[in-house]
Amino acid sequence: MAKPSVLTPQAEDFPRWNQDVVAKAELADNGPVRGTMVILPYGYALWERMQAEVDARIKRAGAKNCYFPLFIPESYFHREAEHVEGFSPELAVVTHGGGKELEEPVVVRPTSETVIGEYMAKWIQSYRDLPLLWNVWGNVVRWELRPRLFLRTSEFLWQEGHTSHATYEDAAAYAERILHEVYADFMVEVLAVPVVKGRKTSRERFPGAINTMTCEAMMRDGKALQMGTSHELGQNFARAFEIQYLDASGQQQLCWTTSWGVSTRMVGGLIMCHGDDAGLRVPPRLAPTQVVVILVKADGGAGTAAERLVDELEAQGVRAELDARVDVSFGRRSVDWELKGVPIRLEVGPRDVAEGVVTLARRDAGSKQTVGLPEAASEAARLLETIQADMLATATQERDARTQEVKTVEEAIDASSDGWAVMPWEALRTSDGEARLRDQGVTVRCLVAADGSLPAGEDEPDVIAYLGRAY
RNA sequence: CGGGAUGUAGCGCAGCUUGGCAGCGCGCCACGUUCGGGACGUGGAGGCCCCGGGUUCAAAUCCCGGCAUCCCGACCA
Repeated sequence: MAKPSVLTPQAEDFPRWNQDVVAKAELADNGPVRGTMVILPYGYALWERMQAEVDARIKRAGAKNCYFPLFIPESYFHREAEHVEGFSPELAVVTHGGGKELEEPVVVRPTSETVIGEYMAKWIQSYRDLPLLWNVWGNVVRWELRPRLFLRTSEFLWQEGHTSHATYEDAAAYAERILHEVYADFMVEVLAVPVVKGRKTSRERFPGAINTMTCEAMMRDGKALQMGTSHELGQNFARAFEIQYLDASGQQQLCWTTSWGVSTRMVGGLIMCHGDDAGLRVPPRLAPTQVVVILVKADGGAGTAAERLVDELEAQGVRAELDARVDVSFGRRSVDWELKGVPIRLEVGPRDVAEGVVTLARRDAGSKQTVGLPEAASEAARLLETIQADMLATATQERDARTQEVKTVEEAIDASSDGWAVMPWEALRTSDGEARLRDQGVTVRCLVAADGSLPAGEDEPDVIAYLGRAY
């Protein structure tokens, strides 16, 4: 069904993520066109949960969902110089339509700043229309040189937010709010993936932005993954698309815009942050199925006990599922759910029912315990929160253990072999340090102020650079 | 575009050096015995050996020419 590379972009890093794990976990396959992907039902269920959680946070931040076209006239891209330069190499361009060559080619959107800018200009008249907070769920295409399933596919699904504001301060504050309250909150609280929030260096910045902020996560092999970004676009796009408003004193003003997005890349991040040799480990708040009740045998009233248990779990708000496939061997079914990373398995058989107990297995710790049948549902519900916290704590510990403070470029390269290095940005910025790191495949993941906040600029004193190898 | 490798059953691969019936593991189908952690036995289905040409009595195998894919680099959510 799928190749091993699906879940293990670097097979040697996760040696036992074999064909079996991939095929049965049913996550994704390589698509029919180079670099595209087919997302299979279980992988899509994970994405749907991500969408639901991210969308709720976006709405809490005040943005409204809308939709814009997949096709963008090529000329739109030429209105913002840096943007066209940044995206031209990876555009998919449609030259024919309806059997005829088009007068003007259209590109398949790699991101929608340009079309949305066009519409914002039409919609915004007055300062009373601001801020304008829009979000689009859709797909985009970037013809990458080296695609990698989930992490860098030619087509991917994502959410892109686009906002217009009256002032620089308002735009900057909103972009930062998205980073904290939508992205980092979701990643830490739901995905149980610890992230470093920082500022990108100018060379890593989004084409056309004046500032790019990022959430960087560490995968289990020590490499970094950019999980989501939020950009201040300044007035670059407002100028290019004439997004203006009349202020309270009757003066025409240019808007300040932002854009921000997270994608199906997060599915890859989830896998590579939490997956182990036995398959996926899905944190409870994300898990499409939080508890699976496995009916071992239908004898001795176990069938009705299992059904009742599922009802009790659902009554407590737990996403529960019954596995009553008694014609399939128990071991096989256990492994199936283990591969899928379902946080808790409750095993119910005649033996348990006779003793008034069930066996509870935790996927995260691999442990098993016996709990009384009457309190099994509430115990499982309580444990879900424990597991959520434990997974975050474990991931945080592993990341911190692989993060070293260093003083020299040599030490940074050494530390980056299996983790991150942290060192003063000043030392790199004022020397050829960054170039020497890049020669060794090590990049500046992000910049963070000494107190952990986001630096207002690259040349601020005491800024710390996070360095590492990245996917 | 530079460097390296690979195309053989649904998936993973052996066979190629030294030409001679198309193979193995997993998966799939049937029957039986099993069933509390990936069961076992017996039988079965499944092939454009990447494509085109050449050499030969005979080509998965040798030769020539294409195409595709993967890995390492440059680009990147």
